[in-house]
Amino acid sequence: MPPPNVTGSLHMGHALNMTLQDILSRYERMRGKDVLWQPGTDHAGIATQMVVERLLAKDGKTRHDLGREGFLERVWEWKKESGGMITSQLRRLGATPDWARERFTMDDGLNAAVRKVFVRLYKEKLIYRDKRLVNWDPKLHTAISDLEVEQKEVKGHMWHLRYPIEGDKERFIVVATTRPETMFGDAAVAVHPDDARYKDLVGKFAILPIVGQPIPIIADEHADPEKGSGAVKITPAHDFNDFEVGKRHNLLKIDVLDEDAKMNRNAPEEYRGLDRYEARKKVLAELEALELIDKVEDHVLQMPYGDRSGVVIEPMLLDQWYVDAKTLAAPAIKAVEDGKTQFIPANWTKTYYDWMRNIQPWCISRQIWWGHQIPAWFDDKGNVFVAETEEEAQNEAAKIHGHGGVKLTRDPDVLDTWFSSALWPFSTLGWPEQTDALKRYYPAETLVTGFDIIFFWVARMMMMGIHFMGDVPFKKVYIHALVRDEKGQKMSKSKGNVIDPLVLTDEFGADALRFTLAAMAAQGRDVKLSAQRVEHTRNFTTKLWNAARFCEMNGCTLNHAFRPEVTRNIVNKWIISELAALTKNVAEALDLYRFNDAASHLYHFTYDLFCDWYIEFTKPLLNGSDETLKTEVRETTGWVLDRLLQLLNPIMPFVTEELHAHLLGKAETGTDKDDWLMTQPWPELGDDIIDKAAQEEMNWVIRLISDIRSVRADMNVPAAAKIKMLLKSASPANRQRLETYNEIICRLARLESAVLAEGTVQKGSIQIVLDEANIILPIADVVDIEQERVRLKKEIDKVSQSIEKIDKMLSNPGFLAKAPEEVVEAQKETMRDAENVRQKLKQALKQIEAA
RNA sequence: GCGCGAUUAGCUCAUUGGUAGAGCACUGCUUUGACAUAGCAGGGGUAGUAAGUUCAAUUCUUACAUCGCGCACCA
Repeated sequence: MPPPNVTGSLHMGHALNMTLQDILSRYERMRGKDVLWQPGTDHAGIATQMVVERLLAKDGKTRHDLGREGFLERVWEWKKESGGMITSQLRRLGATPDWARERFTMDDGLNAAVRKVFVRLYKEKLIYRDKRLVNWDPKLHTAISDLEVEQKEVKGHMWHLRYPIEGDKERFIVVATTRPETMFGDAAVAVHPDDARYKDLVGKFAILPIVGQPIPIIADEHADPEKGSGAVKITPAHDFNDFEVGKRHNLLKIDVLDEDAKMNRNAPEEYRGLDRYEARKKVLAELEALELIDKVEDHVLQMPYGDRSGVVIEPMLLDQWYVDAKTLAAPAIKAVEDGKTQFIPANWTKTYYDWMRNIQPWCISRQIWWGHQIPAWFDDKGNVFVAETEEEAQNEAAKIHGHGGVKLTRDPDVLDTWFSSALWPFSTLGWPEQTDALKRYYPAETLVTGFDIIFFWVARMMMMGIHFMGDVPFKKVYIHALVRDEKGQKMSKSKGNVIDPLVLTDEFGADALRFTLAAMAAQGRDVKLSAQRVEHTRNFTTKLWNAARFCEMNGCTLNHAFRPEVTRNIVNKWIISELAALTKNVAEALDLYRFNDAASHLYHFTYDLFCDWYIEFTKPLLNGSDETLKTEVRETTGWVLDRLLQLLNPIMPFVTEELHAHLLGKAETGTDKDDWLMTQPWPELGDDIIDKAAQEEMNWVIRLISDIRSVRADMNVPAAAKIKMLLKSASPANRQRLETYNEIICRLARLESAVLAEGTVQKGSIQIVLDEANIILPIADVVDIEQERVRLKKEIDKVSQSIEKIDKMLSNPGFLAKAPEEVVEAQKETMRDAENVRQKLKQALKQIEAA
């Protein structure tokens, strides 16, 4: 289970994610597998800290009022009260993870795993401390990783500023910038080495306006002659590109902003303490007064925003801890290349590769309090000692200092939450202890998650899992889509189009929501959900409920001794065959993570085969006098319904469990686990139970009834009118069938009688062609003959069209020569049948016209 | 700019190198004793455009168009 945020409440994305996992878990348990579905939550460092700080703010307090210790106590208190919300919501959905094994990323064991991993990676030089530009969140006062920064398009301006040239009062170099307030941190002006406009200026100095500081004009490929003015100011301490330029030219890195993104002491005195945007206004006003603004253009630019704070992120030059992600990524890439871990659908593999191959050092330190505090201690000389405990750090320090009792200060920062989440596949199983669980359940079979956290989580679990366990954390990663609203819009609070899964559950039942989500979870497509869809699925559960009630009323209970293979009646053999096919289809679909296919097979069987045909077929049998047959029908019905409930159970656990109890003759689900559907083994129905002859026989009956119904409707025969039907030139098998199923046919086609007939067709009869036979409905008195003429002509047209098509194909020598024989043969047969049908239809038309 | 996906019935989406399917919606009929949250029947598609491969293309290839998403760049 991708551990949801401890601060979170269940949204539709969780509902989809958890439903799919629960379906798989329940299905695999039924198949006798030893299933571990690991539940838990992560501690969501920044989010949780924000939640608790907001609570404190209500009392007019800040975390600093409480101190670190006090604040953490307060967070734990909050966790105890409110941290279980999402897991209790999951229970309402019917999720069945191993609740007894529930973990939290701040648990003691997981804490130990984090310390161990940190120390080991540090010793392996895969974690290091570095002063680089980081994404600084000026609101939350912490560094964040690249992934936590969202680029948003913003309308801004491009200011063209004139920097005077030293020693030449007449000349200026125009630099274009979107951030004039960072000019106090400028270390150079760069132009492209080949840019003729500026060639003579390279090596000279520009005078930084307002402060009068000379800065070098340098040649660097970074400057694009096409962009802006072709000359660009270089601010190494506040821009990622400029930082690289600065490194190449050994420029000063002057930072001008403090942790609140206010101007610091490197800015001129009158600017100090001004917010970055106020400073911008002041700089521009001053430059305007100095006539140093060449021009201002409107400009659309991408601005970095913190995904939690929503404020503009500031690149800042700071000491932070980093993971050497590039080194760890190499084997994680290879594992996927080698197929040890497989993405489903496979196209996500490319996304994974792209990111992993271009991976940047991962900044893991966060300047907050809630989280795993970094196990690193500093002495007052700036030495750092990384160890799992302070005692060990002391020992390390003693070695350097030559004596014990060195005064050490622990790094106050905590680790990125995803650092601990990355260990989830093994830390939850007890690592670093070599537990039985670890041996039994690592690596996991399947991870089910959304594509939006491939980078955040999947990639990092792969890196850590391979590094510490020597094997991938999971063999398959099933990536599901996003849940959107019915118009395809992403659900968001600000748009107000959020559908709450729990509201839907209350209204239509968890089963309906689960089935809907499964039915819509087609691979590679987003789920467009509406309450209406869930309502329709609720209708489906009602249908199932009513069908089961009918069965119950007719004494169709579940007999455990029932043996499907010894049924004698063809109707029963037929539904058993169809059930066997369904079982196979559902299993195949779930094996391939094709939840929508599984759902649609179940839907089709329930409505069309079981309710509309089988139950209707057996009504006359149950009302008949053949007691042996009645018993067989009752037992078959009870058994088929129960198997159907079982196949539905992983998707719709609640209603199926209850109906199963009814089949056992109980009013409700009892406490005896052996009675529970969810503990029954997945039905094993081999191909040998599929009776092709029975299927063919019942299909003929179905087609016969459907054809008659269709013509009745076409010809406006009143629904209540019982008519006669004659079957002409039928094969011996079909003559027999007409007799065997006479009652069923009469009942379902609303016939007065259905008998065999030969010889001349009565004048004014309606004729239907069914394979080799003619169905004759002598109803001249009820229908308009002209209407029948039109109907027959339409039928003939239809057949002729397809004959023409096939004829074209068959007269193509290339087709006959190159197409596989069976395809040619199949076409020829279709042709023969179609011509046969057309012949009979033409004859029928002739008879009508003669009449 | 790079990459991914989509484009099929009014809507939401399946599908297959061999005459295109479902659900919903729609239309007509039916309150028959499990169910009107239902049943029966029906209409509705040149599968985004263009070219190519093939005996055969909705399916494979290429280009284009439109829409969506991700990544990168942006002085």
